[in-house]
Amino acid sequence: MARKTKDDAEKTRQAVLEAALDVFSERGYARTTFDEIAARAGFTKGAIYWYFKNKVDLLSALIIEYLQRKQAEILPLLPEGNTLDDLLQYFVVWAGADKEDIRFAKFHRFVLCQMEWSEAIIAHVDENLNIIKDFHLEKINKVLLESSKNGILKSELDIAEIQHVILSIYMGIIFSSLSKRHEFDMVKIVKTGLEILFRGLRK
Amino acid sequence: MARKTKDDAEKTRQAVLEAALDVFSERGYARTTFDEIAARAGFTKGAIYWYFKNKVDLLSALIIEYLQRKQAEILPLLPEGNTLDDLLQYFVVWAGADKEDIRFAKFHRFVLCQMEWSEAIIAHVDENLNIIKDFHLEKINKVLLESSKNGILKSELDIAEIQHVILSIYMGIIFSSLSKRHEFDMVKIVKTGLEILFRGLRK
DNA sequence: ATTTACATACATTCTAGTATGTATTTATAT
DNA sequence: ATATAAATACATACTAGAATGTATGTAAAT
Repeated sequence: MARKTKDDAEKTRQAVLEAALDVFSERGYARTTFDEIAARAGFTKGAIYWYFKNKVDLLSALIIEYLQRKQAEILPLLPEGNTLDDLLQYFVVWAGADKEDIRFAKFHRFVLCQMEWSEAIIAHVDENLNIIKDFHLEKINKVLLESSKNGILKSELDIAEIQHVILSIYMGIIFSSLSKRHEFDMVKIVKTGLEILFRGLRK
Repeated sequence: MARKTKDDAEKTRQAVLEAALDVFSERGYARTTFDEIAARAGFTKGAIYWYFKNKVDLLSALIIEYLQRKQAEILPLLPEGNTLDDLLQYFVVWAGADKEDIRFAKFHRFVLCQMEWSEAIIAHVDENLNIIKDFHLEKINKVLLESSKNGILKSELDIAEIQHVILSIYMGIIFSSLSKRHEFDMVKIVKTGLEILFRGLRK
């Protein structure tokens, strides 16, 4: 009907984002309409266009919101050291985010399995999407370099290759689990998988 | 214009499927129109509706076509034994399919990254989609059981868990590579990754 | 003569985006 | 303190375009 206070307005924006995630993950991004999102949030289309320029802008905001929020939340839980054990713990914490935070898992699943990454969308969202992936790669590299320096790793290993292997095994487990075709405990499997892999890395 | 012979008709069907894959992977499934596919194939929309009931039916046919064709093509190349080395070779061969067959890689990338797996689509396509995944899982299980029987594996391992780890590492590498964010040689990485993992599995 | 393999034209639905209306806050001036 | 102006936070109504699916037409093959 009418205008609200600034606090209420921010609540509206959040309500739209949450409703968007719900409808997106039920219908997929492309088939979702603004009318549906608005109805779910308890508003009309006009409210969405007040906060977001268009559909891609809404999607972009959703991605930034969830990724940055989760990263800030998880940061203090991550181990600071750079041993292989620290790296294991690092990914166990991240996997825990998907296991314990249902909303984040929903978001993650949506981004991985229920979106069409067309060139157009990538162009709009790309810069914000690699936030966490680059973050992972940096950690992996630090750990591999330090471990290599300390003579812990088998000598014939190519660090550039191992880097892809480690990130891929983590991403693969998350992807497999979220795609829901074969459900299992991702934290457990991440732990088991990396333990075995790291055993093979050590001298 | 007019009718063709049966051979020509089958060529038309194939041309539509190939054009569909091209446009799907450029625009994404949802944004692709029948007019675009038809134009790309050198026909009009009427031709597509002659062979396929609707969009989902076309998608379904595309998936079945590519999965079954590739499976039949790869089957004779797969190792028959059930040792860990055989399993390594098994996934190297499969990874090679994506590396060497550009069309199949395009298809695989489309299915993994450029489709919205909404409930509606899953319902239509699901039965045909797990063909290869179940095939992988069967092979993994055979190998793990035989290796376990022969006392090759470390005793504390849970085979049900390892199964997910192995499939996930393979899928993760393929997914990471096809998503094109960090390009690398998937065959090499699959080989390296599984070698290290299997080293950690053995006594 | 009939079916096949399409082309063409059309109708209908759906939806993004826009334009406008309006009640309430907030800012400003008195 | 009050009146007024302006900006805010939406709702409502509408438009324009696109895309699916259908209905019909038609030339060649069988």
